[in-house]
Order: sequence, then structure tokens, then C-alpha cells
Amino acid sequence: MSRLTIKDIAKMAGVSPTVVSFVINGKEGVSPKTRKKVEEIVSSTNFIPNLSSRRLVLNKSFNISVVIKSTSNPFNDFFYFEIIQGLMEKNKEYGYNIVFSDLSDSSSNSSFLPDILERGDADGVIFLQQVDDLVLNSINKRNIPAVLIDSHSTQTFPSIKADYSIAAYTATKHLIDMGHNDIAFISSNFLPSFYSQVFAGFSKALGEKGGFLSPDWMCIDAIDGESAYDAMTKILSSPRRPTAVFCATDMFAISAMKCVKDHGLKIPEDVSFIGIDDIIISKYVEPALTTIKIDKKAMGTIAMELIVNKIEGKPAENIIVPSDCLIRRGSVKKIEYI
Amino acid sequence: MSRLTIKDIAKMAGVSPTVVSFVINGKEGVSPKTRKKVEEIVSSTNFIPNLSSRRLVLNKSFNISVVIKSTSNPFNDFFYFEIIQGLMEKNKEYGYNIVFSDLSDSSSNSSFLPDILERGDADGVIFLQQVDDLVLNSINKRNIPAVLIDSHSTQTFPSIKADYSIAAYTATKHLIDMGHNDIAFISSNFLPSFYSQVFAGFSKALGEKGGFLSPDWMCIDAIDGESAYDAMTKILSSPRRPTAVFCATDMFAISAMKCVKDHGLKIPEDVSFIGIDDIIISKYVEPALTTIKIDKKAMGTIAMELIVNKIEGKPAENIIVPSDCLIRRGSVKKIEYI
DNA sequence: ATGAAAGCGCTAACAT
DNA sequence: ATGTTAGCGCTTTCAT
Repeated sequence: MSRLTIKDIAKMAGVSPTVVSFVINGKEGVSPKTRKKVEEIVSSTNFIPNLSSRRLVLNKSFNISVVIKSTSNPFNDFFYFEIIQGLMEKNKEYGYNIVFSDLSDSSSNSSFLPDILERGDADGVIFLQQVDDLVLNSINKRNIPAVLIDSHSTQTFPSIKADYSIAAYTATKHLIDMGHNDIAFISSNFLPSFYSQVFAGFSKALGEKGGFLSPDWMCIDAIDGESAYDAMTKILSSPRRPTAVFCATDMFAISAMKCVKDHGLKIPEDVSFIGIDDIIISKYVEPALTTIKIDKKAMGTIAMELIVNKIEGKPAENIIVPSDCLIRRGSVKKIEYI
Repeated sequence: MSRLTIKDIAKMAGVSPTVVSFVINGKEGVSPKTRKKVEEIVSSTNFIPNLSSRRLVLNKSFNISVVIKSTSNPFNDFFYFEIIQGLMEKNKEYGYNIVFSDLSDSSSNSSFLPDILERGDADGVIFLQQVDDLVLNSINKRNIPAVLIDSHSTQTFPSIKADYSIAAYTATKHLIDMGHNDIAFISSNFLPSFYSQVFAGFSKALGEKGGFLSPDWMCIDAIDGESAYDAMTKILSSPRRPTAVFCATDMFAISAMKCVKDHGLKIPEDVSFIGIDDIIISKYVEPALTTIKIDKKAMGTIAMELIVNKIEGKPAENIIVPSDCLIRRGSVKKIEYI
């Protein structure tokens, strides 16, 4: 027994397929009486119109592509997963198919895009985190509606970002409020826009307090857990030890904390730590990491709204999610001056 | 400028659409000469046939649905993500669209299935972790090819599982080999098949050594981090303290370790811990958790193979992934008898 | 080996 | 308000 078609329903209702189509799509121009009859038959037979034929005739795939860039870094996965939850939740309102691709997809063929985009099988695409400009150029050329999440690209796509300057300011300010003056700095400068935001926020907070930057304590080339660990080793080997360390990401903080513990020092008694992101794991490290929450689920939710707007031809502005939410846990000690 | 169609290519090559279709799909019955001509035009124009029309005529969606059950438990997410990576990686060979749905999808309508399955828009479905029998019954009724990952369902779908009996045995054996005799047990009995496997492996290892189970140290109703914490509290309040704790999941272990630390005890000096799963976070807790690795990426890879086999009508057996891989880290102390 | 033509299930213009 | 009909872009049967 194969599935019912719109023709079957039409026959059963004694009307034409057009009428059934109108009823299904909630269009005007059907008398209340026939509408009701058709609706009854549709619901009693559990009829669902074949999506493939709609795709063909409407020239719409009902797919939204979500592309993530595969890295070997498991921390990114945490970041992704929360965004994805937001995406899926919001999509329940829209009913698209959320199709995942890994950007390394494309390494196989000559193009830069995942297969689904290459074959024009997505109505829109959402990019998670950093994307190459090459990829974005391809998207532009093909005129595929796109939005960027937490990207630091210079391209002009609607994007949803955090304000890392505010986040860094809030974090540093907290350290200062807790009595810290001697604050080390660990960041990546791999993404210039990210770095400049973070540094701006950090130095603004420090400047307000009349504090200063100690070159021995400035590490700007961390890139992953390991290099953050190394950075911390270097900081600890400097003549004076900072009372607190500001880290541009929780991932850096967690690795640097490990370094401090390996040196036999106590957190937060000997050194305090603060991060940015509030990745899931931060709650579970010892001590739990004080950090600035970047609301990744909200990023997903908003991204979904933006892409649907774009697909429907409505305007879609850039959005910046609140980035000043301090999550106080156990990694920052209050210094009492007596 | 709209996209090229097979007709355009046919015209350019001076042949009929049929021939182009044959060439694209690698079918016999085209002279080498025309085949070559068509191939050249196809590749020079970057022609990719419209997937929607193939979907319609072939009655195939080219979608594989991956359904995850949304829980509030972030640990599950780690588990998912590794599986998903395996799925996506393997899918590069097949080229399906991997479409994600959250099972709570269905709460909106009267059915139990995600929309994509309800409307017959997936060629197959992969279920991650536990699924209700109600859902599986619906799948059966609709004759949708399905495979189960790490499910403890009694239904007869091809499934890819870990052997938690072997895992528990390996873990407990390691504790014993490290000199432990007094071993506490924390597990969930929520999924009977999971529980019986775990208990069987645990007691087998203990029995071989002539050890015994202390009722005070048996907790079988942990269900999440919190309850595992509580279970550990109870164990610590018993007259004698175990030297080691076996935990059926890393998540239980991590929470129970927190409890032990909160009691001012040291791990592994005072109490040793072992878990099962090797979730990402286990590497980062303090001390890093010794555990049994369940290869989740492999589970994803294999699941992809199985579902494609099923879709193509080939046989698809059950697969059990190796479950005896001990990952030694810092949470188990060797007891020296002097 | 190649081409003509029907048809997959729907939508939407166009009649009535 | 309702029906007829022509496609959407492919695959596939059937002629040639």
C-alpha cells in the first residue's frame, strides 16, 4: 500500500486536487463547507502531502544547512552542541530539516563547499564559528542566504556575535573588585578581531583602576590547551607571581589551572582564575571556574530566526548577545587588605 | 540566471535527455564517443542534477534522520557529539543529508515521531541512546529502516552496542589488580539490560578474586550526577570506607569524586575511582579519571554503514563494539601490601 | 545506441 | 467557488 496523494483525497472528497491543495495550504477561495469536508478527510486519513513534489514545484528544499568546521579540539564541540540545541529548538516553529555538514567535507572535491550547498539543496546556511573567506565568497557567488555565528569574519553577512570586549571588561573588573592588582593575561591573537576586543576590554578595566600591564604576564599567542599550559609555565617562572590570571577562553583557563596545580600551587588561594565562555566543562573542573557566560543556546535560537528571515526575504540585522553575565564559582579569591 | 537542467546539457551535447541521464548515472548503453562528449559538457558547466526531481521520481529522500532525545543532562551531549562525528565522517562516502531531530519534537503533535519521519521524508533513521518502545513501534508500522545506537531496547532492530558486562568486568578487574578488595558499586538500574550487564561484569571480577559485596557499598539507583553524589555520601557514612569505587558511568564517577573531595578526602590516596565511557570531560577532572573507553565515534561510523545497508536491502547484523579498553589515568592508586 | 514520451505528486495559472 | 491543465526536472519504458 503506497501513500495517499492529493488526487486520492480529492476523489474521496469529490472535489478537484486544486481545492485540496488550497485547503492544505490554508488559502482563500474555498467555501467553508467544502473546506470542512476536505479537512475532515485529510485528518481522518492522516494525509501529509509529499514533500519531494513540493520541493520540485516550489523550487525549495526545505533544508537548512548547518556547517561546522571539524577540528581536533573537543572544547569546540561543547560550544557547538549548545548552539545546535538552540537551533533545533527554534526550528520546531519552522519545520525545516536541519542538515549537518562538516566543512572538511569539501576537501574531497575541488570546491570549498559541503555537498549539500554545492548541489543547491539548502534554502539557507548557518556557519558555526570561524569560516574561511574562500567559503564565504563561494556562498556569495551562489546567492545562498547565510548567517554567521560567533564568526570574526570581515564579510558582510548577518551574524550573531558575542561582544568579547564587554566580556573581557566584565571579567577583569571582577578580578579588580575582588582586590586583585597583579593580573596576568592569556589570550590568542589568532583571530585579530577577537584579540583586539579581548585586549580592549581587559586594558580598559585595568586602566580604570590605574593598574598596569606587566610584560612578563602577557601571553597573546595561546592557541589551544597545550599552549595555554605553556604560557602559564612561563608566567609562573617570572620573578613575581600574579595573584590572578585572566584567560580569554575557559579552555585556556582550564589548561592554565592545570599547570598551576602541577606546580603545587592552590587555586584560588595562591592564584585566582577567570575565563570567558562558560563551556559546560567549566562547572566540573576543580575548583569550578568563575567565568563570563556567552549564551550559546541563545545564539542558536537567534541564528535560526535570522536565517528564516533571510530566506523569506525579510531584513536580518546583526545581533550581539549579552556578554556581561558573570558566573561566580570557586576560582577567584577575594583579597582582603588589612 | 536559473540553474542548468538536463535538457540544457542535452541540447548542448546534441543528444537527448535520456542519454545525459544515462551518462550521469553511469549506465550502460551509451557509445564511448557520446559519453565522453556529454561528460565534458557536464564537467565544464559544473552541472549537478536537481536533487528534488530525483527525489520525486525515485521516491527517495536522500535524507537520513538522526534522532536524539533531548535531556537536561549535558553529559549525554558529549556522548552524542562523538557519535555524530563518526556518522558524518562515514557519510562522506554516501552523500546522504544527515538531518537531526530532537525527540521532543513530537510532543507538539499527536504522534511519537519527529516531523521528518512522520512525513516520510527520510530513507532511514538512526536513534541515539535510549528510545521508547512506542516510538519504535511507530517506526515498525511505517516500515522505515532503522538502527539503534547504544540502546537497551528489546526490539529487534539492527543495533550497535557496547558490552557493558565486559566493560564492568575490565574495570573491576583493574581495581582488583591494583590491590583493591573493598570496592563500592554505583550504578543505575533504570535500564534493566544495562544494569544486569554491569552487575554481571562487576560481580564476576569480584567473584574470581573471592571478594564479596558489602550491602552498605551497593548503590543501584543512581540516575544522574546528583543522585550519584548522594549515593557516595551514603557510602562514606557506612562504618567502613571502601578503598575504591566502581561507577557504571563516568558521569557517576565524576560526581561521586566531587562528593569525596567535599568530605576532605584525597583521590586516589584515600579512595580510588574507576568509571565506564571515557567521556571527553573525564580527562579534565582532577585527578583525571581512569575509565573504560566506549568508542563512540566507531559507533557512529558503524551505524552509518548499517543504516545504508538496511536502506539498500542488504542484511544488517547487530554489532558490539570492543568494550575492554582500559584508559589508565590518575584516579586509581596501587595498594602495596607489605 | 539513441530518442520520444509518460509520469512521479504537487502548485498555480487560467478557465468556467 | 471550483475544475482543467500545464509544468517543475528528472528517470525509465518503449520505440526506433
